[in-house]
Amino acid sequence: MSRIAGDKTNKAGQNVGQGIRSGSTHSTRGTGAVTLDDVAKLAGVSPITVSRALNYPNKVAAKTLEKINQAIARTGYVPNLLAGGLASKRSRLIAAIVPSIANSVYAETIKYFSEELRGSGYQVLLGESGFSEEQEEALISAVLSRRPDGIFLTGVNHSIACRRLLLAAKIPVVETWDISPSPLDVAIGFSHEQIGSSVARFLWSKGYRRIGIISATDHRAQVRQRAFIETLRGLGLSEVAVSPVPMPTSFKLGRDGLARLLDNGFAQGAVFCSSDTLAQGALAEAQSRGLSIPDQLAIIGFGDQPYAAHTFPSLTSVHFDRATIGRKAAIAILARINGEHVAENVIDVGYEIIERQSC
Amino acid sequence: MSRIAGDKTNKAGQNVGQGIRSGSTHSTRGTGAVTLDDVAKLAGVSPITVSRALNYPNKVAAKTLEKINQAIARTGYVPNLLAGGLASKRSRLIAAIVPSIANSVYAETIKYFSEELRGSGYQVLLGESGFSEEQEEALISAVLSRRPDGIFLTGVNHSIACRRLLLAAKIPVVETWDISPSPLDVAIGFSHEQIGSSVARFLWSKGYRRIGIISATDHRAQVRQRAFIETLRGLGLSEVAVSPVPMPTSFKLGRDGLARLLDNGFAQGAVFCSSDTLAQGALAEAQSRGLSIPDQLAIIGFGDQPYAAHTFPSLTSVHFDRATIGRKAAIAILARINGEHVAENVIDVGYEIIERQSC
DNA sequence: TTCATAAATGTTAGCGCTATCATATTTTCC
DNA sequence: GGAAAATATGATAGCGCTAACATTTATGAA
Repeated sequence: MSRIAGDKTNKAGQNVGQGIRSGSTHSTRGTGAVTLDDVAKLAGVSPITVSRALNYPNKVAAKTLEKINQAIARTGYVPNLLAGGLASKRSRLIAAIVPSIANSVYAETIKYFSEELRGSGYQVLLGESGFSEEQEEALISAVLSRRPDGIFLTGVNHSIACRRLLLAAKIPVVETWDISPSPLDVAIGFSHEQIGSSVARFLWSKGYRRIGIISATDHRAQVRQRAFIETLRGLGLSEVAVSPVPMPTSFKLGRDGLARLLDNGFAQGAVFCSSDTLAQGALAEAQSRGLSIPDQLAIIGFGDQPYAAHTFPSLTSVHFDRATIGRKAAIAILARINGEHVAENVIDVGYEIIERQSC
Repeated sequence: MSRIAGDKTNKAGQNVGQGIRSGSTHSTRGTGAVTLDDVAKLAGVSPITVSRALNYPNKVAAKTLEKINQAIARTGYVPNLLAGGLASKRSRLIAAIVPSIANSVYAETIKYFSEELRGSGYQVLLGESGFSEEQEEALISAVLSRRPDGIFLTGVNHSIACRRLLLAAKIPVVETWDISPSPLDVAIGFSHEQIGSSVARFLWSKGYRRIGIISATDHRAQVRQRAFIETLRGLGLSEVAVSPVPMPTSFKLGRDGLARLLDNGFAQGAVFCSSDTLAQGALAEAQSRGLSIPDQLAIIGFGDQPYAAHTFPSLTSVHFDRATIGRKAAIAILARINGEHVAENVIDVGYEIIERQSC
């Protein structure tokens, strides 16, 4: 049964009107939509006062504000941010580019990022780069034509042309999910090298001596893998079984990745998966083969997705705070937009290995 | 090791230049960025010709086009779509509103939707309504101020104020994920009532006589639940064990939902979960209790996520084509924008019960 | 060659808003 | 009460682009 809501008032508490338009249309080119001028006429003030009422309400006398709000309600006026943005050079748009929107870890970050920005009147224009520098470049180019007031990027590796475009745009840039000694502007993330190394030492300290890795081919996963293998080598383990999988990772790739490892003789060891999705797939593969976890096979994931704590057996994983990355990215961009000095331009949000049943 | 890409050319094959600007800045208000006028001067043509070169290249002589492209490359010109949109009344922006971007089923649909639109030069402005009609209304209002050329909505239930806003905006609207006898404009989806009913008959025909449902409180899941229960009643099963869970669904809620059912004495039956995420959680809970699936407990999900085929045991689920919904929604919007007549304004993409091991 | 037609380019005038500066009105304080 | 300061409002011009119409140039048929 469809719930039909009653006549509503919008967030400003104004009645949603019927689009009354005072006078006749002005010219041949207009759309016939209600404009700020129409509101001004109806309220008996000048257009600029209506503009101020909308953008800086505390600069307008209470009485005037009320008249204007009534006129807005009666006309059903919807501001035109294309015109506003053109005139003010502030689009109130922030671009965000992630490798994949269907991947919930990125989507989650963007969710918090958007939420934080919404309060300040900004909207987020989302783009998907598909883990490719070329696509990222095309996307940034396309997105810059909307004149965003800031831009959120994933990772710290961008083509030279990208960096040039961003520099020329003269807008705040936040790079996320990684840190770099020399960010374009601000970087918020964690060290993938440290994580690879930490996981290696963690497995070693738990007594595992047969160790494998199922890892995606994307840049950041590769950095973790390299540090992981290097650290194990340093600890005396020369051979690490590697099972590479393409992007984007999936449950199936996790199953296949582990199957390959096991079929090549890997046994009685621990496996580091470059995402929780892969780890979950590996878990399923192990179960389908009747392997007992963690006794016959230990698994550690990456990302600590909400479900990691609730799989059976529960999944040991590397946790990092996506909400914090999203929020801090928003705060940093807002600060930069408002011309505030941002003290730290590299924010390491850290990470943590969450030990559960699978390892 | 960071891979630093070499000097690139952008998609139009132009060298990305250094932002050369001919002459001095024009006025006190400009940003100093390269404008179409700068390009025109450098190319020795009028601004409108540059505009045409960008928007209707086949209306411009090949030689002129080349001169202009060179000028664009040398100046590093990035068009301003705020100005272009204002002048032409075409923002080349399509708004999309989904209940949750972190939910991969919606994200996937949007991915295909965006891909289809990108080819025609449109970008997607994504908003998250959080399963609330009020939020949807605020979001639509905010989004309309960007003057999108079309809008993608999830579901067919919208507040009266929403409908009024959309009507006043006079833009194509596509409602998705559901069908309705009276869509605002075009609806692309499937019948949730039919699905609830089909799943009920499916379980009945498989011989299950103890039947439960773990279902979210969102509108569409409720429609499925109602039809599910009604149909079973029609078949002679008066009692269906119901375990409601809040939105958004999660792995943990699936576990908890099943735990509640089992703790209340439900046994030796089949459970319909309103999402695959819930089903996966239920699977974990059953396994943690040592229940054999499907012998002691059968589970059927909804959504047929990519992993459903690969869990252990694999998950029976209701499949529907998210790619088709996304693509057809894009195609319908494009057709409407181009003023083409859209023959069917209600497109039922159907669904299918995919039988696997869990049921 | 000459006129009709098509193709290419240009001129003009906004799109709907806001920055900037100017002016009017109110408040403050001695 | 009156000058100075603060507050509120308005007039003007223009943000960077494109629609609409006008004009010029190329192409072809008679």
